[in-house]
Amino acid sequence: MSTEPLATIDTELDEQITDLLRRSDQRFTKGRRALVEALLAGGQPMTIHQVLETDTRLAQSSAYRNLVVLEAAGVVTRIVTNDDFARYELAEHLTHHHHHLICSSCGDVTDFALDDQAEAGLDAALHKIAAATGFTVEAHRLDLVGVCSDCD
Amino acid sequence: MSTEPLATIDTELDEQITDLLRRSDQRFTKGRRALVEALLAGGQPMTIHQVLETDTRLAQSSAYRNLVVLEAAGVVTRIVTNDDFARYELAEHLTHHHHHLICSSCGDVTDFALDDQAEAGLDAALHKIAAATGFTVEAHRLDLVGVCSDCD
DNA sequence: GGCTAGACGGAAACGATTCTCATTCCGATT
DNA sequence: AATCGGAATGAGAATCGTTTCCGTCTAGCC
Repeated sequence: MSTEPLATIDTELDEQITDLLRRSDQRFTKGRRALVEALLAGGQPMTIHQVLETDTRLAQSSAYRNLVVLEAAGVVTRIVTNDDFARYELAEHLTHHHHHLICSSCGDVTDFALDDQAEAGLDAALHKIAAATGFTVEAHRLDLVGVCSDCD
Repeated sequence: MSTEPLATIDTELDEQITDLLRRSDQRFTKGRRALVEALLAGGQPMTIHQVLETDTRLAQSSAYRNLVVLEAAGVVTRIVTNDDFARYELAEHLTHHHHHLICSSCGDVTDFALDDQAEAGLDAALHKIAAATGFTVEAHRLDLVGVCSDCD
């Protein structure tokens, strides 16, 4: 497998991922590396189909399985929208905290970030809620649903 | 069908729904009324299975079909989480703007609202983003993912 | 009463995801 | 470098929530 990587995983990222996987007793194999490279090259949340198209050497069953492994290890995040396909992207702590623009017409997902002030305000409000409800917060998800400029 | 409604749809709500449906050339039939009653009685987002259990007179195929109709008409909203079941609840404009606490352990979804100030701040920030990206915003979705007090 | 378009319900079809299992790969050990 | 053990892989089959089909029934209308 693997001849021409679509995107290069630099040493630091490589070590982070290897480490994350090791914590779940998993190895950073070639197939998993190819998945991460595809996601890195994609630059935005991708469906399994998109990933498989990007790198035809990947077997569908392995892609599904390994994305589950990578998600469990905290390397990638699974995003569910309203269309029928799950999407994956690199986890936030390997990139940066962000949110999603979801196109209700074509299903495409792109990333965006709030400015620091808005994010801080949001965070404070959410902590209040969490405290009031006895809910242990792991993450917050903020999506904008609308129509992207392509579909408009 | 329909003998003992689980929850009563007051006149105002009834008219609103009838009107929404009429705009998509659909009628507010007994089966659809039963669905809305079940959702109303549930008081929180429900899976199809929960809806069907609530009212055993409902046929599965009709429930799925009618929920699609009701969603297209803007009467209900479909919520997709990370577990395997889609959930439905009454649309925001028939209730009030709110967000979701999603339990990553049991999949349960409950509603919460931000205080007005936080919501306004969020809204302002999102409008900025939308303007900058050429994205036409239809709605925003804010979910808190974590562990509910039952699962803790 | 009949007529017609739409709604209904049971069952079959669909499709994204998961499972199975035989095979291959990887790393450690002699 | 040969071997062994356990994990990873890939092709296809199985799963299961959801959707669609299709014959039947209803509601509304003349």
